[in-house]
Amino acid sequence: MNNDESLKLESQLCFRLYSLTKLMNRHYSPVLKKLGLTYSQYLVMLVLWENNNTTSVISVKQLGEKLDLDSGTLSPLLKRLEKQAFVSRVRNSEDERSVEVKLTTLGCQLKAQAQNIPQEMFSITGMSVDELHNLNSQLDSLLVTMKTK
Amino acid sequence: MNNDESLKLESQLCFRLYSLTKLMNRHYSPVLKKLGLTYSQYLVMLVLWENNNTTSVISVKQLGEKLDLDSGTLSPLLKRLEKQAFVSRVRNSEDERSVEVKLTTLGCQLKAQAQNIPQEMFSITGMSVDELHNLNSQLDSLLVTMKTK
DNA sequence: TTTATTTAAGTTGTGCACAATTTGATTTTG
DNA sequence: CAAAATCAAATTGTGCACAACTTAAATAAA
Repeated sequence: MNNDESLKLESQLCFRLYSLTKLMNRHYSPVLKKLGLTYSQYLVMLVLWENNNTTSVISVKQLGEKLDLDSGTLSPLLKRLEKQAFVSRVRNSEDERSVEVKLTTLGCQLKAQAQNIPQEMFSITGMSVDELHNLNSQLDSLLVTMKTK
Repeated sequence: MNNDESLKLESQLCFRLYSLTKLMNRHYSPVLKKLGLTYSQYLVMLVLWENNNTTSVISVKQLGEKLDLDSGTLSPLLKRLEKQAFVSRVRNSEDERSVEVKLTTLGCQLKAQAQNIPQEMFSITGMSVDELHNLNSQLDSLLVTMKTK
């Protein structure tokens, strides 16, 4: 492919990823809005729902590592989730630099309302389970490669 | 896959797309910064560079259709590109509702500096040309399906 | 031990992305 | 033709995502 050709929009993987991510978000938004969540807030809740109780804690730092987000993004986002009473934020008494996030009872309860979202979104892709797994693993290796370069 | 399983971060296609798009942006940002562009501004320039001259025009509306962006995103973005003298914006005299965008001489010249960006980004993916084409076409069909639902 | 370095959150500022609305122009149609 | 509907941009407001910086705490080094 020559330079002029590769400068075209249609040839670019990045533009596809960018467009798909926007499209995904548009499908998620109305569904998540019913729960009072944005997509990024939903990602935080997914992490917290993995230990679905009001005692497990995770630091902002750890949350950032899981989601690949920094405190500049997470701090205000977590405040919004706290304002809605889905999470609580408490400074760690052992290490005062760290802030621990955990689910509130309301935040726990919200999980039930989110149970069928993945299935709903999967159906929108029109893919088979095999195709999904195949695409997922391709994207995983791309993620690994691009993180280390 | 049960509901609890599918609510996990690792099982989700969307999270992979979201993460990859952020990662892409992080690779593009430093490279594009040298040209004075953000990724979204670069996309606009890619469209304009397809007719690389200072006479071809495209309306904000058409630009929005190509990039799947609305005027709420494009209007301020185009103003920034205009402030940097990469594009000019002129209201269409035939139809005063429409605004035509075109490259300035400076905007045309900028293309030369962008020539090797696609190659550079491709090398970061670590993929072969075949793998890239294959992934691109998978994402294309996903885009088609998701647009129509 | 006190100085230096590192670390975790938070803050500030910029630029999207998009919903909702406004403004003004063009079409439609009654 | 005039009123109604449609259309293209722009504006306003919200919430990321991230760079750059600040603050306060913990750890390491001199």
